Amino acid sequence: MTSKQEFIEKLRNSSLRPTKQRINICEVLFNRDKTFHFTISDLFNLIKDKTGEKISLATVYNTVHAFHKKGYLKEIPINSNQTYFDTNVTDHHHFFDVKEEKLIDLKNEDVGPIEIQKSIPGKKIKSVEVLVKLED
Amino acid sequence: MTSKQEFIEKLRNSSLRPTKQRINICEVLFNRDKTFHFTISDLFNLIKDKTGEKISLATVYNTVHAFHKKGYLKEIPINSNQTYFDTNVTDHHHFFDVKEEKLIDLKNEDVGPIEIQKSIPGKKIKSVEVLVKLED
DNA sequence: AATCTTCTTTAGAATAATTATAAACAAGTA
DNA sequence: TACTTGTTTATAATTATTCTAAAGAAGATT
Repeated sequence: MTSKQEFIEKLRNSSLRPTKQRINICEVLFNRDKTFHFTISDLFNLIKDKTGEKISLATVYNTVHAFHKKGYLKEIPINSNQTYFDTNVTDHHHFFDVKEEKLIDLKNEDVGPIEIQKSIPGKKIKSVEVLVKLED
Repeated sequence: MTSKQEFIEKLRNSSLRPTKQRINICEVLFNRDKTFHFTISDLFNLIKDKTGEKISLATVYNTVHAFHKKGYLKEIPINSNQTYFDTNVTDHHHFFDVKEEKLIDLKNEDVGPIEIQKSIPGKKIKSVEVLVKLED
């Protein structure tokens, strides 16, 4: 459980002004035990439910993008009509249950080491992500 | 080089009527040496250039979806504003050059074996795909 | 505290990818 | 040929996301 005060400091340290909206979003996103997968629209609705106050959709987009840029959120590479984000920014992989459109975490130790034996001149590897699609 | 006649048979065997548009799309997509990564909009423009005739955008969508459903095209899981497809439907992985928004094939032997040490009851693995993001 | 600058929020408009619609048309079949 | 069914088409509708510009809030300066 992170206190409001701690979020304020974290925001300041990232040169993001600690506005009421950003603090609320922090509380909804980061005061959790388990990792959280969400779309912007999930988050938008959740904020209304949890805090009783509505934050403009544009602000939700702005904030999620800001947090993503600062490395507090990770974008999950799946094809869906909406973009999924993850509060777990450590290196890890995903199951995607195609039928139920549901994401499930794979701990890094659930996946053996991945060796990439090819390289592209002038480019370096930024991330290696595995998506395991599941069917019935 | 596959002949028009062969495409017609393949379409019939998939219970897709061999229309002029579908045959043209087959020729643009599948008469290639190398694997081909594309978005709908890429394909739409390419058809105009290669065949001189314009196929309605809706038809391009319909056809790509039909081919995908039949297993002749693979959808590549990356987050982009557009959906990418691949004519190589075998198991393989991708580099994605984030800056240039370009996909590069990784042969299966370029990536070491991937062990998944977790399973979800009632579900089986449909595919395992690795996306390696590249930066400068 | 008052002022000033800069950043942020906001509603709504704009954009862009994709899907839906329904009429015209072409393919397969009897 | 006539009939049925599947396909194409232009266009409208939908949906996710980004842009815009004005109002508001935060931080710094006096």
